[in-house]
Amino acid sequence: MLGISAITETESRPARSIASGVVRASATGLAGVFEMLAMPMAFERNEEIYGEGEAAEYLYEVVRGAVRTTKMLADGRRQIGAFYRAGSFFGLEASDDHAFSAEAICNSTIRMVKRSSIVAMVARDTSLAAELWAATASDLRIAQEHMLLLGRKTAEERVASFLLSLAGEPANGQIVVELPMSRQDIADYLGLTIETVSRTFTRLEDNAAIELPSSRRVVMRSRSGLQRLNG
Amino acid sequence: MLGISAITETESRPARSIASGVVRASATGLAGVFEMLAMPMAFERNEEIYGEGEAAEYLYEVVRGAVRTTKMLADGRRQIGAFYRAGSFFGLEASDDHAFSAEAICNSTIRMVKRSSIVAMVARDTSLAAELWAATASDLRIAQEHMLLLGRKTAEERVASFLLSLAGEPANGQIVVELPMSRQDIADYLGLTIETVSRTFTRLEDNAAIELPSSRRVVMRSRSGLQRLNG
DNA sequence: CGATTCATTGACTAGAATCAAATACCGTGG
DNA sequence: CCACGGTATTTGATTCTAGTCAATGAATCG
Repeated sequence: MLGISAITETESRPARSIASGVVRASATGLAGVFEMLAMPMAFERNEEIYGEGEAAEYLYEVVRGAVRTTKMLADGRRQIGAFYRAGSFFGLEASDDHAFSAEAICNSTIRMVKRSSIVAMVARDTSLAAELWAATASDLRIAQEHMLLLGRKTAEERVASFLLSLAGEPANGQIVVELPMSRQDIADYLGLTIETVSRTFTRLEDNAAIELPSSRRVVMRSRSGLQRLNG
Repeated sequence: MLGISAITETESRPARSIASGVVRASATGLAGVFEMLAMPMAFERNEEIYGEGEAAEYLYEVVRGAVRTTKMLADGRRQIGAFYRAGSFFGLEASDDHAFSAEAICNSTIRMVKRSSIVAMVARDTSLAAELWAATASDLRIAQEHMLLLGRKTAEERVASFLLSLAGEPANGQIVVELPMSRQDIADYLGLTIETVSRTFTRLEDNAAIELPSSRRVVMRSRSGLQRLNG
């Protein structure tokens, strides 16, 4: 379940270990650092990666699978802050402990690098520092966009936004999206209940905007139709 | 209305100008950089500081007054992302353009520093890079906390959270909070309408949690009472 | 002062939540 | 392969919180 990764085939230049003090990473940036230094770990579905309030000792990268960050109120109400898919970094916190907890949505492989290692490398590598800042600022931008959704959009607009964000930016052909997360996760991400999410999916299907061959698979028939609902 | 500030009394070491290429700032960090390089500018109530989609050319610091960042939907629905008070930095975006617009809530003085200047200094000063990252990560944390509020809290909990966040962390004596922003601003920050904000203030007054000597002044009678509502 | 903007209050509505039940799905073991 | 139990999802009926529409009251600024 746990192993130290070797240098992958995408990193051609030999890199010395942390112990020797200097590691070249600028060639591949933050992703390169993770490739070199990460301990890839397997997490099972719904397994906690870190908890709210725990010391923020590592930075993380999703290699395979999907991750959610969550925050809970005392009575169990839950908000999902973001979903992270393969290639994304998360846990980028500058403060000493985590504001959210993070859990694997499905069986996933996560690379973890000690914050102290990253901080040490960032001190030597300006472009790496810029990349770390950019990654954090990108998370901030996504959070700000999500605040608009949570504060001002209707249920239908929220679900349409969500589907469009999963679809990426391809041409307007029929796009098939595989949902790794449950209806409860979607609801807690969009600030709705599972019933409202489910009803909204059904309504979008009735409007011919989407098709639902199964509950975890969405065919987007009318991208423009969804964009009209997006707000 | 516009002038280049001299080095202030808090920065004892003489610093050379940007033109000469090197500026020492680590003694006072990011705030020191702003003191040295900033053009302080006056903005009137409701004046735009930058617009959504504009190039993110500067970083900003509130010297006096208060600032809101906003995002609008096509039909005019508005979400306020954050309020910034004296001493706060904003506009910390790593991407090329602003995701939100920023406006002065009341007549305010804002220091602006070119992003390129900051980026140049950050490349030489590791601790400054760390501080810039920390400031961005702090904004991210606040945004994440706010997503929980917008997605999962009731109107009463939202208003209670808002008041507690303004009050800071003092002892539980009677705290008087001066609101620089309108009811509309509060509503757009909390994802509510002005009517609901107003009614909630009244209800809190009836519960003896607060007093409202005027619409812009809140006396917090029972901090614990508000905390119980906070969620 | 008078005009205008901002805030509060009231009556009613609508959209999403809640409560409840039925149906579909999935892995397991007979 | 199919029956079973458990979970996830969908659908239905009803409730309730916050929104909308409307009017009044208070504060602010020439």
